[in-house]
Amino acid sequence: MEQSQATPRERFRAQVRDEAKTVALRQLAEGGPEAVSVNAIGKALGVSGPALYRYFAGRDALLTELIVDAYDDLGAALEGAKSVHEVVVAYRAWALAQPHRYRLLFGPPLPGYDAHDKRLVEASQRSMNAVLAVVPGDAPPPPRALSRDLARWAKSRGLETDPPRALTAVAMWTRLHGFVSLEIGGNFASMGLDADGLFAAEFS
Amino acid sequence: MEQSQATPRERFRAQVRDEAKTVALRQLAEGGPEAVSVNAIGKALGVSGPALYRYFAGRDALLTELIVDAYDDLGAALEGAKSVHEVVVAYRAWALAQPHRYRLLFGPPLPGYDAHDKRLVEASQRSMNAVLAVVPGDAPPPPRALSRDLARWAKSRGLETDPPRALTAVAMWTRLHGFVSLEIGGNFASMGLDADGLFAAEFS
DNA sequence: TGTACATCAGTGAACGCGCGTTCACTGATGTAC
DNA sequence: TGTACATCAGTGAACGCGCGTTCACTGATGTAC
Repeated sequence: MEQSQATPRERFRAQVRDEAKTVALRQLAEGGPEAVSVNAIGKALGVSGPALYRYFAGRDALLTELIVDAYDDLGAALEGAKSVHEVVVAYRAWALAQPHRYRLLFGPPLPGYDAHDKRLVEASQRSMNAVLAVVPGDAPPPPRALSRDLARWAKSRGLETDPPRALTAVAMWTRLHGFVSLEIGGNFASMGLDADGLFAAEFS
Repeated sequence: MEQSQATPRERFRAQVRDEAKTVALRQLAEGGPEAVSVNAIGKALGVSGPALYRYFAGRDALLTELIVDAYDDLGAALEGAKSVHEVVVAYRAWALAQPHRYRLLFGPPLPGYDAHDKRLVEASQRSMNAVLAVVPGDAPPPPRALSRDLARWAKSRGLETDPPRALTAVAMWTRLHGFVSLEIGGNFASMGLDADGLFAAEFS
């Protein structure tokens, strides 16, 4: 913690930034990504809209921070898991607890938002690593071309894994994302199906 | 075809409606659901914005038509399939060919759009029936509570199926949706993975 | 400790843009006798 | 076939709203001597 070295002004700035992000998350939860509005945040903080330009370069920068935070948060939630079952449960729990943030990460691209920030790639690694850490490595080796791509992918991210394990992790993630995004969308509920029961049946 | 009975005026109306929907689909493809704009459609058709209120009750009605059309189209694309493999391939192909329409069906809710039209439920049945038609029925029976819900669901939709088969269909759909939505989102591409190879490995 | 100065948070007006929807109205097309 | 009328597509102005961002400026806070 170098917070003790922060000047009062710096601490004040950090606090206002945090408050702005909190309001932005509320807007996100209530109206989706399009509802995140600089002017509205200002109003919620009792401040004019343009005032926030002292704290964020613009709306895009704010959104980037929300995304990076969400990746970090998800990564942290998964890192404790010691088995496939634990990681799968933790992933679902995180997504259900904050569906709007989950959508920010894995939903459709935000209209008008340019997702070309390096920090996004870095932040997204953490959760994938958590999945890789628990996945079994006893799957049959994938076809040659796919193995090559998987090895290349792992290497470029500094991961120590082999193609079978990587493929298993990707497949796991695919299934998880399918289930979670349908559950978040209310698709199971509209079929009268109990999502807990379904989850248990599909991810035993 | 009762089109021969249509008056010139009726045919004209139908044509303008079609043109408006075509423009709306283009907006959807280029800017997402939020970009579908009554005024902009009018401009594209060389007509004032309010003129379209002769053809649609409002923006919501237009969106409802787009969704119902998309459900129908997906259903039609799946109905020809004679095996699990065929239905899986057809599903992915449809989604990849028109990702914007796929998102309209299974993506996050449209901000401000009220999805309480009965036609939506009806239209969504068709594609699920196509999956049910090809799925094997040799899975072990699901737990009691889940079986009850699945049976209830099938019955409420007038489907003739048993719980194991229904669960297999839902699980299949879950995996498919997971894969397809990640592929559409560019998540595999950003990992340097070939989606065709992955698909073959996961849905052999 | 007091004073001169620099830093910086915040303001309010403005720009240019877009949206869905309503309303009174014009003018063309179709219908009935 | 001609005329009177009803139907209906489309217009343009208006309402009220929101957005991101820029700009010149005020006034308070912190800093250096």
